[in-house]
Amino acid sequence: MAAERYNHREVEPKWQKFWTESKSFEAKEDVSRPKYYVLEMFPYPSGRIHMGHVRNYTMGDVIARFRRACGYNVLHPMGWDAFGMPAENAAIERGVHPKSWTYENIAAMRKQLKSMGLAIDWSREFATCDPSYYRHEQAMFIDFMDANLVERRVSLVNWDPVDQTVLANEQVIDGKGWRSGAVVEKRELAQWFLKITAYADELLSALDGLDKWPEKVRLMQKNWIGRSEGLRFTFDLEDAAGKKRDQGLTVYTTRHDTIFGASFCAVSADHPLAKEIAESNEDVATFRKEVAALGTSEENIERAEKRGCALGVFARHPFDPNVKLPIYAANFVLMGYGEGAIFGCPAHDQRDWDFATKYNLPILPVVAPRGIISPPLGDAPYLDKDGDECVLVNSQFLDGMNVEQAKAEVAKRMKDSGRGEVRVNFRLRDWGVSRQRYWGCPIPVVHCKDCGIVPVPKSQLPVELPEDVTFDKPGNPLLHHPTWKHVNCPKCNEPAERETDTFDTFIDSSWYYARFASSHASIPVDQDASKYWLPVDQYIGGVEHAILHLLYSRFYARAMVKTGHLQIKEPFESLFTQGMVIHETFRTKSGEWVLPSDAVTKDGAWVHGSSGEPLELGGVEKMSKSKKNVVDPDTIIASYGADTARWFMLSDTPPERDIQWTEAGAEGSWRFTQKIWRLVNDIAATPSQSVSMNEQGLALRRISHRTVATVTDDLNNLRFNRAIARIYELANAISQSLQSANKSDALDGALREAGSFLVLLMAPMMPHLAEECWKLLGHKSAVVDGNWPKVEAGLVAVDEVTIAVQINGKRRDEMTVAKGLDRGAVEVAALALDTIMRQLDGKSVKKIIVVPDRIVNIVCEG
RNA sequence: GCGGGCGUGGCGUAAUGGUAGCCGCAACGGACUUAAAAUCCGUAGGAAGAAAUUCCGUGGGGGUUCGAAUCCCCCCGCCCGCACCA
Repeated sequence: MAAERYNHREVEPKWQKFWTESKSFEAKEDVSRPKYYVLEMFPYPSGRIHMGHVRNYTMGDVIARFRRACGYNVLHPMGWDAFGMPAENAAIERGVHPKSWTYENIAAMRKQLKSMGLAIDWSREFATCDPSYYRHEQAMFIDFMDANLVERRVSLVNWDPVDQTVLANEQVIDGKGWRSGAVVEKRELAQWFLKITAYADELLSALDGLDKWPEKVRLMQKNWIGRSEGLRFTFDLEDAAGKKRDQGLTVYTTRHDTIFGASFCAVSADHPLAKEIAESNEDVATFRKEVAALGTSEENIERAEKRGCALGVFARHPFDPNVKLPIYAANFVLMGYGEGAIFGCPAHDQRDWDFATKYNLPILPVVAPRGIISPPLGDAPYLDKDGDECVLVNSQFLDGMNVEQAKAEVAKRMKDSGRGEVRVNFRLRDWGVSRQRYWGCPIPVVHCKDCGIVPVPKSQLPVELPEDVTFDKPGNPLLHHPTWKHVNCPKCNEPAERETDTFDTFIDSSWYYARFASSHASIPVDQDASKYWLPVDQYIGGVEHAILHLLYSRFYARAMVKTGHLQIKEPFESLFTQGMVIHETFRTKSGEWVLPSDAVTKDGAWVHGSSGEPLELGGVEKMSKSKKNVVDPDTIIASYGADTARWFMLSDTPPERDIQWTEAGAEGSWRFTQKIWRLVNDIAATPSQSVSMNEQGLALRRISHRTVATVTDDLNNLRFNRAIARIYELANAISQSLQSANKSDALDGALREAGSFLVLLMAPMMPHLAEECWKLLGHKSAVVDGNWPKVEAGLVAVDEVTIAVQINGKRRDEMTVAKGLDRGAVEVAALALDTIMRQLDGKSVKKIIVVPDRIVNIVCEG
């Protein structure tokens, strides 16, 4: 009976080889079966997988294997988000070419992922830096141009003067370039934009249909899109002498009801009016420079005091010729939102209040609680505005109206006078996709001095990246390349220049899921394949992509539909955002981080294993190299096996929460693999296939079948931790039965069934162990080709229930009765219990609540 | 500032209106062993009690209900997202 210890080092590679050779996971379109497309967010090939990858891909793998066992035709692909700056940094710092760096990393990580035993269709693998991928990206960009989804325009960007490149906002830290440390400048550059704002309304309203997305993510997208309904209107302007200017000032507001409370106007420092006046006004010019110098970091913007500079021009109040509002350039007005100009109503807006207080501007209350004539202004603005509880005052024809009515009236009068109209505004900006980088997809256009911008003809795609580039000087290597950019215009054939910017890598990841449907097609997406496989049924990834990647992908799907490449409404039917992997950190008294493996307990305190130096706990944090609390998946897989790592990642903690890696927990998972191996060995050694059944065997069968039912339900709902708790219970029940004193043929039959179920249920989580156990139980077929166990209704049905008996809501006793026993009988039985009679002690029963099969509550006095 | 989430044994957690603490980790006692590991059996929220049993207990306070970890209101604490968006 004594089984050999389960040896994952032999077993895991053996079954991986088997799955590969039998092409177990290669997916083919098959209309006769329901399809299921499960996808985890594909990795950036940094060089090594980390525990976060292990968790992410394990979850997806469990779903893929489970759905497959349930009869679905499953697509579970893998690829590489392979363009981006780390590859260029490696080139600059270590002299390796981005291409070789990337493909070597891919090879290393592919090997690691394969060692996890993932049920992936590797035949569909691609990297976004493959010309065979990005050629289609280029072709679609040209389609997008034709469909009027692309714009080239000048915009303000973060410019790193040392590295000579544009930086994303995230790459600007405290106003300095994250790599060079140089103070970032704002520059106006011609950039390519995708018109995501054209879909702002649609992207917002369609969120309601994404009922299988986390509420949190939908909310984040909603806030990001930031729809607001307001009024855009134009003030007439006059100069200091009272002379009317030709140009008016157009502003945007959502509080047009407060127009009679206006005491000033403010424009962004970058507003055309401010620029114009700066030409003849030193103060304004200086102010503009100061605002520009403030930098772009959020921290600076947040801390900056509200400041302004009078422009010396005035706005005429649209409804009151006696009122003239001074106009300021102000640092808190954003050029990118609305019109870059506002009117200020200090009595009812915090920012306007701050500004008016500083510059001694009038504060005119115009909204007050109903019935109160003098609005309650202490040292703060009055911000209530909803409902009928507050009304307009001091506002001529608006007096007495509530806020909504006043807005409608102002909007009507503005419209009638041709001064303005109601307008919906979005916070969402168009997507700037130009990057002055080498390692990205070349933007397939040519600049011709005669023909202007000319798309590269599709027959000439892909526009491939040149390989002979150098990284010895700052800036874009494509720009410095001696010949690459010099081409003839595709239209007039005269000398012209290629676009040297490349795409934002978020474009690459915005449609990769669709490419997986037909990875090798000669067009971006094969129609039959995409109609069969798309949308993705289950998408899994980190919540850090809640906005950018997921919003871009939703937009891209719509753009691809418009250009005839796709026929779906949304790319990801169901979204799951998993938590991070966290780990304890340790540090010395001087604050240096120490590897957890170097920390040992001595006399109840943590000390450094070799030096003996005392250590303090630094808190449980996301695994990061800087805090030295990373655990290398290779090490774990080598010592415990992939199954153990997978099992641990799913145990105990709900998948959406952060999971703490602990050595003890990993050992616990490892012990469980050994326990299963022992149990299955013992079961395999039982002789009988008997169908006879005794009481004990029946009890075990009930447990087996109920476990199948609950685990199935849990896996359908991604409740891996609960499924695992139930599998532990089944294993414990098997263990009990095996040690039972009165073992019999009858019990052996139930044991064999329980063992088979145990193996099949844990197979999605621990696939290698499952195959080995399955074979040991004498099965000829592989688990991967088999079916999910079926429950027998009769064994899952309950005929007796234990119900609690309460007195006044407190549990006093319990009793076991036949399922479905009627109320009257339950009442009688409950009142007859010794404990209950004693507790009631002659008190009069007021009423009895009976919840069938659950609980009896006897309500009595006292 | 605005929006969202969370708070349960020593720890991760389960129970989403119906017996609070399933399952796991750590711990303790015992068996086996020359010994250790592994394994197996057992104990385990707090308090009182020899025990039966009783009382208390899901961050704090209040409410709804026959019954609340769960629903509602207020407060405290922690976490996340957005942030001068007019």
